[in-house]
Amino acid sequence: MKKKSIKDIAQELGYSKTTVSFVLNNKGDEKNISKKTQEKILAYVREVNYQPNQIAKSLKKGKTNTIGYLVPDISNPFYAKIGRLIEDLLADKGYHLIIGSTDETQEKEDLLLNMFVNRQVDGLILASSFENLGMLNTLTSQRFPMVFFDREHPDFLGNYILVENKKAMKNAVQKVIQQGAKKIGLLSITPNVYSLKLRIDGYREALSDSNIHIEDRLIRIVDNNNLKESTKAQLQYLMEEQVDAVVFTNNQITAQAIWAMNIFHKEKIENVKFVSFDNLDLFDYSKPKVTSVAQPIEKIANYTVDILEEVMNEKERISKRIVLEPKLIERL
Amino acid sequence: MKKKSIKDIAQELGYSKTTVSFVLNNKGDEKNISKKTQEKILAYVREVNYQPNQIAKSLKKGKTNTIGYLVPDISNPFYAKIGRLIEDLLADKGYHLIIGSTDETQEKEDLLLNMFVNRQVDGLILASSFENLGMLNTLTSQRFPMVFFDREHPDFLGNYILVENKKAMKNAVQKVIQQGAKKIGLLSITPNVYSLKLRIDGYREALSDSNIHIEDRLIRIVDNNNLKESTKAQLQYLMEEQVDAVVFTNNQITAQAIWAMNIFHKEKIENVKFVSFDNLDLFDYSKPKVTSVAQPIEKIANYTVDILEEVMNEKERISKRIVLEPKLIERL
DNA sequence: TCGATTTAGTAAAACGGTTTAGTAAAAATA
DNA sequence: TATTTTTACTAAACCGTTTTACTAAATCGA
Repeated sequence: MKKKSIKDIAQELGYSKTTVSFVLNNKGDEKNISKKTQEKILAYVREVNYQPNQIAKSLKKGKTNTIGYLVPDISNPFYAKIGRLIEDLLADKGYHLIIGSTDETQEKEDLLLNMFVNRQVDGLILASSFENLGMLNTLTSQRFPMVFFDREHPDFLGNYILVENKKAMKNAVQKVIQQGAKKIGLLSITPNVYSLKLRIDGYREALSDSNIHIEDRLIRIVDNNNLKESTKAQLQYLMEEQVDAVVFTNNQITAQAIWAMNIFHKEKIENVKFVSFDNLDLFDYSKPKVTSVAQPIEKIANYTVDILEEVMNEKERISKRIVLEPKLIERL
Repeated sequence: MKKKSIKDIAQELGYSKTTVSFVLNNKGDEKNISKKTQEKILAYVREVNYQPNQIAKSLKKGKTNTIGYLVPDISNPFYAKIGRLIEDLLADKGYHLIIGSTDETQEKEDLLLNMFVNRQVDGLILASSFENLGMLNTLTSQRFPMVFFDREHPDFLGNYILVENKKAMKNAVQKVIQQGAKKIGLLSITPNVYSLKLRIDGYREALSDSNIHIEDRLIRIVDNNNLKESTKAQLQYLMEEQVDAVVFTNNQITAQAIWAMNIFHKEKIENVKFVSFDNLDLFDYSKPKVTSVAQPIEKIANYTVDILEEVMNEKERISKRIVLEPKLIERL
């Protein structure tokens, strides 16, 4: 039994497609369809459980009620949680989420971006790697509704929901310095991402403000494609260097490092302090102690959706930049 | 500047829509379009960066290349990880994922199911709560391509990718019994979900096989809407009951309970053993020790996608049931 | 009672592609 | 040279909606 279309309904009831469509869209009164007819159509529609084809609707209306959610990795708890919040907020407004993970590569990002646009998503929410601005500039010039979060690029003007990366990181690192840390290492994934670079800058500023010499060899980059092994190896290096604190630019590395510390460097676990960007519940009790910068994910989700809605409704171009205050959670 | 359509391209080049469409779909040779024309069209298309409207394509072809991914909560690491794996596998085949979180409620599930179907997804991957089979039965009778994972229902015949819930849980619980645990509590979210019930059954069987009296008051249900507080409260109860082991039916509760133990019951932490369904990295080092049943998520993702593809291609109805062996990770 | 208005609907175009069923001209064959 | 085949292309229908522009009949107002 094939799915019924408006045409079928109309034929079976002896009305025109137009009439049926009007009734289904609650325009019956406005369009002078008699009460009797309206009821007849609605009853029948209910009886046969007619379901409108959204694709056809989208084609005609030029609106899909779909939003693209493009992040480095949807299974990263940070992006997963924000994704979930956004999903719920958008669902209330009748939108749904189509997802894409970029693995921080421009290739995948461009591929997905193209895919989203071809699928006529009504808007995009992105944590872009900003490796190459080409595609994003094109979309901007077409006034494609986009809101960026978590990541930024100094040469790209768009709608941003961010936190004060540099300042927050600096603050956090200063705390462990105040506690006596002198030799402080840092682990980060690709520093080509500007927001991560800012976090590293925050670390640098904290050290130099306290007259601690910055040793570049203590700034280690882990391989994003092999996070577990690579974090283990780089942490090993820092442990051999006898650092008394390690700073991490995101929560995934921190979680991996906590794991590695507990498995391979148990003896040093009380003598090392961690500093993490992004919080995780487990930091509340895990060793080493982790001082973390907690991003306000509910607020991020709320603002992102709000601004996206604004952008989709406005005809003029707007570029808002909202910088939220992250919360410093000291565990010393 | 509005987006160009095939019609525009055709007009600007002096060909018909048909010709342009043939060339764009690599049917130029087959359809006897001259090399010269093909090159001209392709060059122009590249020049103006023409992007086909997938919605129009989908409408005509009756295929959207979109798969719905319906789970209790996309931000649950288990579903997020499997989602990511599935995303990648499907991307290779030209499909993309649209997501929905049900919060284990039938209302949301039905709403999302309807939404997915109206949006003409080509198939569905679901961890259903199976509270009510109505909608699922309807879809089955329409031969809508669906693959179920993680959750099952005894009265529903469909394609399943599962693990041996009862047996695996029984096994795991037996390990802690062998280690001397005598009073064993259990924490679960809604036991209306059959797969969770099976896990609880496994716990029951392990106890009765070892002649341990099953005390129903030691089986506590936590409120899914308030996981953190509820887990804390129920754990508190079990601690007051002086249990020497606690069994959890999924990883989210286990993680919350570890948190609560570390914050509120530190003194008992060495004297209690945990048993968790689903593994987490942090179980490798966290206290209390956690013996866990690790689901083979790569295999689950692979099979799910494989079977879904089969179902989408076959015309006859197939109902496969694949039961995978989970890995028991003993940490005693 | 006659023209104007309202009521209750409909036909057809449009959205942007794909596909079927063609056609006219050129080339090949007899 | 006449017929057939091949080449190169196109008109129009179609997918399932929405929407514009229309009409015929009924009702209203003076």
